[in-house]
Formats: sequence, structure tokens, C-alpha cells
Amino acid sequence: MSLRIALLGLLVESGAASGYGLTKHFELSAGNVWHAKHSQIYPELRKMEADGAIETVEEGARGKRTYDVTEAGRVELRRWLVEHEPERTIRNEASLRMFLLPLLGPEESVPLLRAEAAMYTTRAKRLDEICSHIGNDVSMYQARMGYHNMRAMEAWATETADAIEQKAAGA
Amino acid sequence: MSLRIALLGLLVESGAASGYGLTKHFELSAGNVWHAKHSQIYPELRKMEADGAIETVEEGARGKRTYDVTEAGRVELRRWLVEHEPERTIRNEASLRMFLLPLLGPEESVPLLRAEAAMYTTRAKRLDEICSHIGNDVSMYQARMGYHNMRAMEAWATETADAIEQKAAGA
DNA sequence: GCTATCATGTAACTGGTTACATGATTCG
DNA sequence: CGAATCATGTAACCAGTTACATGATAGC
Repeated sequence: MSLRIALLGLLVESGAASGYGLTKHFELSAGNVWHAKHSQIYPELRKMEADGAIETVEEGARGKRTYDVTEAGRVELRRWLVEHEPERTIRNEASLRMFLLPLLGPEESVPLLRAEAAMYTTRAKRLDEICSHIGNDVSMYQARMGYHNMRAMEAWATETADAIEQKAAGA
Repeated sequence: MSLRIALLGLLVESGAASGYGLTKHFELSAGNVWHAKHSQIYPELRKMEADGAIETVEEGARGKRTYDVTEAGRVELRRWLVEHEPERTIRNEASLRMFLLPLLGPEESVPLLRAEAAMYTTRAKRLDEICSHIGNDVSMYQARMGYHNMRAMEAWATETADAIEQKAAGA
């Protein structure tokens, strides 16, 4: 269901697009909230077209198909956004690793936490940079979400490394 | 793989536990980074025991089995934490919904964003409350991660609702 | 005695990953 | 002319969900 909604949303946001274009969109901005590869996206688009949520608006060279949302698709997306209670479940391998890092001793955990904090700083800066060059409002809000999430993990990793270090120094 | 690591981590952190206990642990603290239900946890524990990462330390009434990590399991966990490059992919239905909410008009998106911000405030407060009553360091760091993430989404939702409102007022 | 919680399990299904497979076009 | 990128597709496999199934114990 979520993949379907994500595809509808991206199509509404960007206008008509191909499976390839949508795959790229996932790799960039949408990747901060949902992830999908071409091998899952192409069959899903076919299925969505079969039940009328999207339609082919153009067939180009070497099998290229450009899809756009139908009115039924727009209704479906709106309903989901307004009425559907989303699952609050998370599965994030990078966060799982951070979560468990404090189980290691200070000599191992502190450098790993600092390295991770640095990585989040880099990503936050990149997103901030992107924000300042975006014309479109919606894309800007979306990039800002990623920014806030990166800053949160950066702050946590730094705070935790500091706490572990202090504790180790005190003991 | 990640479920296996999560289970190893929780067992190291809490000491020996049953499948039921681990399921509860996922529902509480670990749920902020990984999610799993009993129907997946029980078979996984059997598999992990079969290849020596954990062992049954006690068999209680009505089929209750208490597991603990073996030395091999500890080594495996440590290797994963230190050497494994985690996948940076995210799948978060609640965030996907937030991400797409700005596609709705201001009259619909703003109240939904405000409601979501309020929910994140509540969750952040609950986690903060939990933190102040925790004896164990590792559990505290873990709860703090959830706290930072809740505050990030709260800040984003508020900032975005404000921006959409201002834009609508200006136009 | 009833309800909530403890406690485990399995089968069918859906969602997602990996790997294979193909070929055109663009840029240097 | 070679490498990167555009562009799509499928099959086998693994991970995760839903729903069914069972039964003990504790507290009201």
C-alpha cells in the first residue's frame, strides 16, 4: 500500500514521469521516508495502471512509458492522507546500530558515535544547501524534514559520545 | 539479518530472556529503531539457537524457554556493530504521510500537521519522563534517541504548518 | 467465573531484495 | 570506441504480516 501511495504522491508532485524517473526520485528526496527499487516499482506501476489509479500518457523510444495520475488516483491519495491512520512502526538499520553501540566499551563506542555524528553533519549540510536552491515549496518542506532528522541524530550521537566519555573519565 | 542482530543486542543488554519478553522489549524501547512481532521472533530464536548464537538456559512451565547469548553470539554482534556498513534505507509510513501532506491545500494540511506536531510533543514528553526514571545508562541513551527523533518531527511539522499558513495568508 | 496477561506456535500471503537479462543513447 | 546513464523487465528468494490456534495463570 505505502509504495502505491508514495508513487501517487511523487506523480502528483512532479507531474507525469516514467518508472525510471520515479526510481531516481526515490533515491533522492523520497528516500528519507520510503525506499523502493526499480524491480519493485515497474510491476507496481503496471498494477496501478490496471486498476485505474494512473494512466500512460506517452510511450517513447525503447519501451519508455510516461505515467500520470488519474482523477481516481488523486482521490485515492487524498483519502489516504486525510483518513488513513499510518502504522507507527519503524525499521531503520542505521539507527538500530546506533541504538546498540553503547553496548560496546567506551574505546570502541565513542569513536564510532563521533564518526556517525560527522556523517549526519555532512548530510544535514547537504540538505540545507539543497533547500536554499529549491524553487518549489513542497520539495523544500520535504528536504527540511530530512534536515531535521539528520540534525536530531547528530545531536544524539554527540550527546551520547560525550556522556560515555565523561562516565569513563569519572570511573 | 537485522532482526537477528536486534535480538542479540536486546539479550546482551537485558540478560537472558524469553521470546515473549523480547517481543515486549520490541514494543517498548526498541520499537523506535526496529519492529518485529512474535510470529517472526519465535522462529528466528529457534534458528539462532540452531546455529549457536544463543542457547536455552531454562525451560519453564507451558513451553517457556529462556535464552541467553553465547560467546559466538557476542562475537557476531560486536563484529556487526564495528564492521558492518548499515543500509541507509528508511521505510516509515508516518513520515511518508507527513512528507506528502503539503500536497493538500492549506485548509486540510495545516490542521493535520498541527495534530501530528501535538502527537510528537506528547511522545517526546513521555520519553523524557521515562529518561528521568531510568537507572541503566544504555536504556537511557536509547530513550534519548527516541526523544531527539520525536522533537525533530515536532519541529518540522510546526515549522511547515507555519510556512504554509503564512504563504496562504500572503496570497 | 471472567478478563487480562503470560506464553508459544504455524501456514498462507504480501512486500521487498538480489541477481540476471537486454539494449539504446550520450558524452568525452 | 568505451563508459556512464537511460530504460525496462522477470524469477527466485528472503523478510515480514495476518490470521488462526492453543492453553495456563493471576487478579478481581
